[in-house]
Amino acid sequence: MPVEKETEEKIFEAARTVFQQRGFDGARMQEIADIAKINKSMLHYYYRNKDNLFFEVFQAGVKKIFPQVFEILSREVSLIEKTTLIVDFYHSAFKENPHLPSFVIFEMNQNPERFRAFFENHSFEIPDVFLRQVELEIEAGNIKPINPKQFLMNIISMCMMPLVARNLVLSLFKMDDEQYGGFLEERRVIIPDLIFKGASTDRGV
Amino acid sequence: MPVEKETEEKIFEAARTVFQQRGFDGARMQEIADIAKINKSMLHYYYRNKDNLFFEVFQAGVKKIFPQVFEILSREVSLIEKTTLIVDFYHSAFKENPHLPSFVIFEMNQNPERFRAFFENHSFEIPDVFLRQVELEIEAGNIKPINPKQFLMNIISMCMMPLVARNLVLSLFKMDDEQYGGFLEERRVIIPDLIFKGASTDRGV
DNA sequence: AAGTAGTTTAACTAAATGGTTGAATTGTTT
DNA sequence: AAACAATTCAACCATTTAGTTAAACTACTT
Repeated sequence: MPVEKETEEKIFEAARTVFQQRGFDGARMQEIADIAKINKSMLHYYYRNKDNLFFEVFQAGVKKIFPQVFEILSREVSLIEKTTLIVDFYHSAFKENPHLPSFVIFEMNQNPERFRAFFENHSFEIPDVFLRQVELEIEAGNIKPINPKQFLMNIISMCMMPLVARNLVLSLFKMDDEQYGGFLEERRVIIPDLIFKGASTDRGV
Repeated sequence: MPVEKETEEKIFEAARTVFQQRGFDGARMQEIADIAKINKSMLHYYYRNKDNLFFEVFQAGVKKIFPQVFEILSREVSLIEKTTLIVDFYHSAFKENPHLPSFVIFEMNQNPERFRAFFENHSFEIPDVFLRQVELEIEAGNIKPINPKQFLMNIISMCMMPLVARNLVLSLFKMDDEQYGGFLEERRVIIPDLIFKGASTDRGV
């Protein structure tokens, strides 16, 4: 048997699962070790301590999302196409990592100072080309005047909220997993539609 | 000195603060006692154990929000008025309890089974009158066909997401507290506007 | 095959944490 | 003021948990 070079990776994967599901405080080093099927000491051998291991997981989570969203925002396509692309991205990205969004949000609220620096270092900047694009569309009279950040916030809110609040939605709307899946699927059409056309017909409300 | 009848209440208030800020796993009974300025044993005297105390706090948090939202949804006013009322309610309710929304969401994702029963017992039902109202407005041709639950989800998403993800918004948009406050304020107009009229002018995008 | 560096393990430690106990104190009733 | 119940407290306990250590094992180099 060769020394499975994957040990470090097995640890990381297990840590990702446990941290995202339980949060920093709820995560147990022993559970991570058990899931990775290695001795607990290996965690410290490879990652020194819990803080460190957590931060690797957190960092990887953030890096999996933001750069891709920003890349989409930077493309040379119309606003409405970008909206659709982002909606699709969110819905597929979090299908694989259902706990990721609430994990990031909760941990950031928990310990804001800790991540302020991280975000500044990595300069996750909203692409300038997107901000200007919104302004151009406004000037051209294609969309109503709006702060581009609000425009983006609207899209992200509509996408993320049902994912972040998954169990709240299940309880309130009395859905099972299948109905929830269908509910999300419906939103891939609803969201771009609302963002660009609103709920009203020309007769008004 | 009389026996401050408030002891139980002081404990509850301290527990609310600590649990909402740190979550169940991050909360320390000793910290709650310190903030309440009482002996740690009092926590157990009045609330038996951590689980119990937590549940009281969680329950109170949920009961502070949902009944009021449902009450608004049940009123005999137009859909657009309801929307504005809900937006206003969310923005003022969470100004006082900034951690409440992410607290409830995180804990529900953490331990879904635990709260499933609670939600079923308390029958937080989306008012029928609201669901029918949406359908009536659709039939009358005032709003475009939409699943009423999606309609509600849209409003709640637009309201809650910026509140839940407060520190993410601060980091990504590089805002200070004041700018964030202004950003939220702007949304009180933007949200009903988007829900009912969308971003497009009649020239389209 | 001997030596060496990297890897893995079981056993251990120190600190923290939720919870308990029994005595002391306070307030109320008679 | 004596008796009694409710409340408060300091000291304590059992368990859990992150982290350490030193020995054992593996694979590679010479």
